Amino acid sequence: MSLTIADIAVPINQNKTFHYTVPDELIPSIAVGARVLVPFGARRVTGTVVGFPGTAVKEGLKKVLEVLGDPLSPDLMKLAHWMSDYYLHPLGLSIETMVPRALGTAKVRTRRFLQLLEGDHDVNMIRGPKQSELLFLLCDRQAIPFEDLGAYSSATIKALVERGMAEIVEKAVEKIPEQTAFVPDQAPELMPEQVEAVRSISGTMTAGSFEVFLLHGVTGSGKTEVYLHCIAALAGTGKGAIVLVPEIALTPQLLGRFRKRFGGRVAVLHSGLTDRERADEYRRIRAGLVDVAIGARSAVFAPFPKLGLVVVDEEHENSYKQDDGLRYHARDVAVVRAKFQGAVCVLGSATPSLESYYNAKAGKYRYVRIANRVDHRPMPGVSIIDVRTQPKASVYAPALVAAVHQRLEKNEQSLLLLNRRGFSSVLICGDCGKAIQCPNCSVSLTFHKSERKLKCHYCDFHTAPPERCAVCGGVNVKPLGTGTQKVEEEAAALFPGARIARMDSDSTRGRDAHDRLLGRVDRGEVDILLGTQMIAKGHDFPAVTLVGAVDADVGLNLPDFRSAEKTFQLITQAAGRAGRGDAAGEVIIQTMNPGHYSLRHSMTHDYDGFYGEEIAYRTELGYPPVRRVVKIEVKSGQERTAADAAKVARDRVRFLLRGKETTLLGPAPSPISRVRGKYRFQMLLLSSKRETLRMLAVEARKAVEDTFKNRVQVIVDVDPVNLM
DNA sequence: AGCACGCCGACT
DNA sequence: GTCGGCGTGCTC
Repeated sequence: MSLTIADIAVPINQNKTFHYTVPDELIPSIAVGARVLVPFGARRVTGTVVGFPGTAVKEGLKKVLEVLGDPLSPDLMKLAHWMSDYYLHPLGLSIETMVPRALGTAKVRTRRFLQLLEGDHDVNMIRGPKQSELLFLLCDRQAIPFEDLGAYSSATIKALVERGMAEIVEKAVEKIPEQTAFVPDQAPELMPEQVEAVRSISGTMTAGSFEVFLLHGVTGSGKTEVYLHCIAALAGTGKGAIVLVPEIALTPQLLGRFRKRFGGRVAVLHSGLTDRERADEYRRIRAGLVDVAIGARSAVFAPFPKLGLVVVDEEHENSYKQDDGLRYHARDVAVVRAKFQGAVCVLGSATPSLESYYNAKAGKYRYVRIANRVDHRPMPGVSIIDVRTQPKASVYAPALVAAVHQRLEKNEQSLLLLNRRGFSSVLICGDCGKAIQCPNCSVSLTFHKSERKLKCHYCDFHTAPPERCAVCGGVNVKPLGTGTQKVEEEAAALFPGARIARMDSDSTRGRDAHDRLLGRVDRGEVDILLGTQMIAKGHDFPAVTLVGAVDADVGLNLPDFRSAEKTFQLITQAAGRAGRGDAAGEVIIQTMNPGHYSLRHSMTHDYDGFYGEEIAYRTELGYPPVRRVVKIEVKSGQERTAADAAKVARDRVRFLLRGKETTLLGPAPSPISRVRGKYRFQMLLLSSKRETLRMLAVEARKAVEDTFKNRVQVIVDVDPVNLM
């Protein structure tokens, strides 16, 4: 194959690649997957070589300027192509999301060699003793790096090259992995169910074949220990493991366990790393200096030369879905990556996503259940309080208040779960009743009392509380509803003397604040922990024996077909926080929908019961996982333009839809119709055929782009998670 | 995605 | 008369 013309993907929003000539001196270091610096229009960009086409599209190609370091392996190139194709995102931009930003700058390090050419070399052709000495040396060593040629003058070297006996080549320098000795932590004894899980997973790993396991283990069943054992089973194979976690900031305990077990051969890819550090970790992994990489979403691209295992912990978490640019779902990419590299993928959860459980039932994934908690601790008792029958004066029902008092007396901890933004404080006008809105986004602003500021949760708009209502000019602007701060004040009044801490994204900005707070809870310096759903995730609270969900309904009323699933997961996960220590746990759920199946089944810890009802509903409406979805969103600064563009997309889809087993929902203004000053319209396409959805999305996007050029943005979201 | 080119408004 | 607004098109 001729390497003189390279086909290169560049990071532009277009589905095409570009041809460049490769100068002779770069040929030794270029290959498919190489990162290269190329002139592009008036600027220079970093591109990636995708092939060597042999013949050029046109005359007068520009030249590749440099070959940079850190090429993508064939496996990762295959993954890039797959993602670009599946998520309908340009290849160059897809590659860009796979690779740390700071990587682009490093030049490939090369050494020059003098290499012996094939053929019979007539010693009589040689002039001086120096030349024949060098020729003998070359015959012996085949290739000699230039730094070892100090004893020979450039004239001597040149003479051999001119006689066709040797040539000068450049070769990339490969790092040599260094081994470090490390004494691992003693692994604890496993329960029979864990042993069985490890046995079937590592058995498949040893066979070296691709397989996906759904590890369905109740909270407290020791899934992490299963992961650790499986990773340990890779030792000596030279294969790496990737562990994906939903939010790295929430899992310091998990990281600690991995570090203790695998020492310095663990790479942790967290959001606090600088670009440079991230690039360094990337290179360590690529060089084979790392056995395990732990991180959020993007760690699924960790460049292990050989991959044995990909773990997706809490696989049901929505944070695995990237919500801009390349809108990939890290769980799904993990499965595909494992498939491409002949690895095993383990999806772990106490509350599997409908998608994964559906796949397990269909036989696509192997299902492994851990039904018992470590040491056979009982599941907490769960009770539901119908808040409609309770006194309205307080957000806490008397039974919940009594339960908290009991914990205070016994010196045990309580965890009160407040549901996110539905609970936020809003300022309303006492005269016209309108909430104060964000000027850029169609949502109410939230009032943060401690800072005396109104903030938007969708853009970074913030302002002082206005004196007057913008709608009617009324001066009677006042808070409505129950923010976490207000709930905290009420708790302080109800439980005088109790040590109350609040944890939400505002009060615990940054890793340090978060860790400090969790530390205080662990040391028993907190009696009542109040917080949004982030407290339900990841962290173990051994002394917590009561979990109260103050308003379990909020999630149920969202315009999202997954709202019941999300509620079930949240309540079940929160319940799992209770009673992990020696004391038995109790869960109290306050709701206005006590009969709702997502609450009923979380009360009895009955995943299958929930799944049965939920899948029936999804089947009836043709929602995922029964069919697939693509969301098409159009955005414009002018409302009319956005609406018109949505109609163009709709008409194109309708025209192509005929005879297809496909449903079009919308277009309609997005549930949050304006964000950052852009009006948004969206439509959903549902079909059991991915190819149909793909064709419709591509055509609709093209129709809008042809009509509106750059005045309208079209966003295609394959397998959308966030429908807001 | 950038960046240049090109055709219409408010200024030294 | 220019400086610069951003709509349009192109980049091997």
